[in-house]
Amino acid sequence: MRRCCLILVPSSKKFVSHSSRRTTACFSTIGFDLPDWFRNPDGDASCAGLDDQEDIFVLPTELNPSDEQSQNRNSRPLSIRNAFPASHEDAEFEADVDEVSRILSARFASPEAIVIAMDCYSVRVTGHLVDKILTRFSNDWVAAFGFFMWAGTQGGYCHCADSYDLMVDILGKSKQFDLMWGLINQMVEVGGLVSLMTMTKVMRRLAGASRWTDAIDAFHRMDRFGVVKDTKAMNVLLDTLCKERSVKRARGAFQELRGTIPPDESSFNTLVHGWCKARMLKEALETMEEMNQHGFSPSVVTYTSLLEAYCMEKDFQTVYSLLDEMHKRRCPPNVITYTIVMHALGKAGRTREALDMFDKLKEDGVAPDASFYNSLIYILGRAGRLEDAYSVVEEMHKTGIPSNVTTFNTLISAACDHSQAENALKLLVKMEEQSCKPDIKTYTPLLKLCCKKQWVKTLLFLVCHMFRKDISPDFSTYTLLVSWLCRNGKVAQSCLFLEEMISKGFTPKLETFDLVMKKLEKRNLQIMYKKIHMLRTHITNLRHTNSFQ
DNA sequence: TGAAGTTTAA
Repeated sequence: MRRCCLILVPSSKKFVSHSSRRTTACFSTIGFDLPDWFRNPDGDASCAGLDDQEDIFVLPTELNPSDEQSQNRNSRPLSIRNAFPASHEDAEFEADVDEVSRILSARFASPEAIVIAMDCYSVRVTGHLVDKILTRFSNDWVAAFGFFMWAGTQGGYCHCADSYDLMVDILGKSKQFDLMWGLINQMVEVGGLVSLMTMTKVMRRLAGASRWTDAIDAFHRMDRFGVVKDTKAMNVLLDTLCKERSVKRARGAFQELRGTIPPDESSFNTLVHGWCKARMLKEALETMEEMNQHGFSPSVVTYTSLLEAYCMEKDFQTVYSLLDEMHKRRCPPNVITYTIVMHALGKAGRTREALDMFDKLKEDGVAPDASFYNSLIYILGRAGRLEDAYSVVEEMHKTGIPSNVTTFNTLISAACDHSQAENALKLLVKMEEQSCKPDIKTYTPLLKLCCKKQWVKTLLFLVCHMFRKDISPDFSTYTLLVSWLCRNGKVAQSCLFLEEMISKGFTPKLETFDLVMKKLEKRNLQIMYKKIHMLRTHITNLRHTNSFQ
């Protein structure tokens, strides 16, 4: 097979020979630690020797836009400049961000160690800098909290309520609940910084960690921090419990609270939605009845939740009759209702009926929005009708609805599913051109495709691209990287991602450990095997301890 | 994310 370079610069061969150095530079300017094999993929015997034959940084010929076979000859060639536009906003600010990132990337044992280390540097602390660093290190609570504490001691600067809320959320996400409560107390001491926004994060993170009782307790204690326990606050609690897999606890809390806090339409709709998502239709209908008794008739929100439940059951007959009922009751379906029904029909393989919903929406005089179009694009992509999907994007633009990150993600995912890597990468570049910030879901299908095609260096290039955009892999992306690299004969890289995953506070599945260890054993890589085995034991012990807490 | 909807790894 003829091959050419992924990043199409005038002299592709030159780029191939310098690719690793260039990519390394991307990392070093923002201060991330690069594994040794990445700095020097061909020269380091200790790592390179572990892997199969080194691939070169190339993709198959179909990816060359200058090629005769190229699908879109009018598009601009992909280039390193397009992929990494330099920011000229504020050089000093960027330099400070890079400096702090570089310091924080060294693995510190505790936030206190970071406070000590940071004191050797002169960085001008501003709210903007704090937010940027906290966002970048949102999956690394030690780094984020160490920096946050240090920044708080800098003269002429005080954390604002939003920065506190961001830090509370990071600690909650990492299950550092004692530290999180400590910070809440500090917010109270500083003076009235705790808001319903703060408590919302607290309740959601507690419930997300299956600490539902603690979430309910947090609600009860809210007024001690100066936050009023009103209907809005109660609705947050109910919604949190419903969304975090405990609609029964939500009902319990509602029954307990409704004597003192008057429920509104949202309170009931939240519960109805909770039951519907849990596929407990009987309870949903009972709550609707109760809602009626309180003088609230079902709204389009209530009906839409119910419709979604019937969609999940694939009971489209009931779905159609409910849509009729909505019209008759002068509570007509809106764009959200139509999105749900169309999406469910499309997913069930009933593409024709799904597309009919687009006509129904138009007949009703309902204006489609970005989410509706995105869903339509998804259905067309799934049905292999990519050209039609691109036409929908054009229609969106004509209607004045700009594509958003989900539009791009859906298109990229569809292109990857149909092995159209060139189009997928072009879409990534187009996102940058349109200042549409990618997220983790942008990269996942691309990474998956790279793994499938064994384009390991392209994959690492994309990982680098992600870091520059402040997008760090989540649990599932790490799992994907570790297992795919391992299966594709890149066991050394796989181990490095596994270690990094653990250092970021993620707990890999035991199957992930076993997969890596099996490969290491097969290759007789004893030192690395022992290291991973130790990590596995450590994780198993931690799980054991936690299960008794 | 957060009273209802859109992308996603086996």
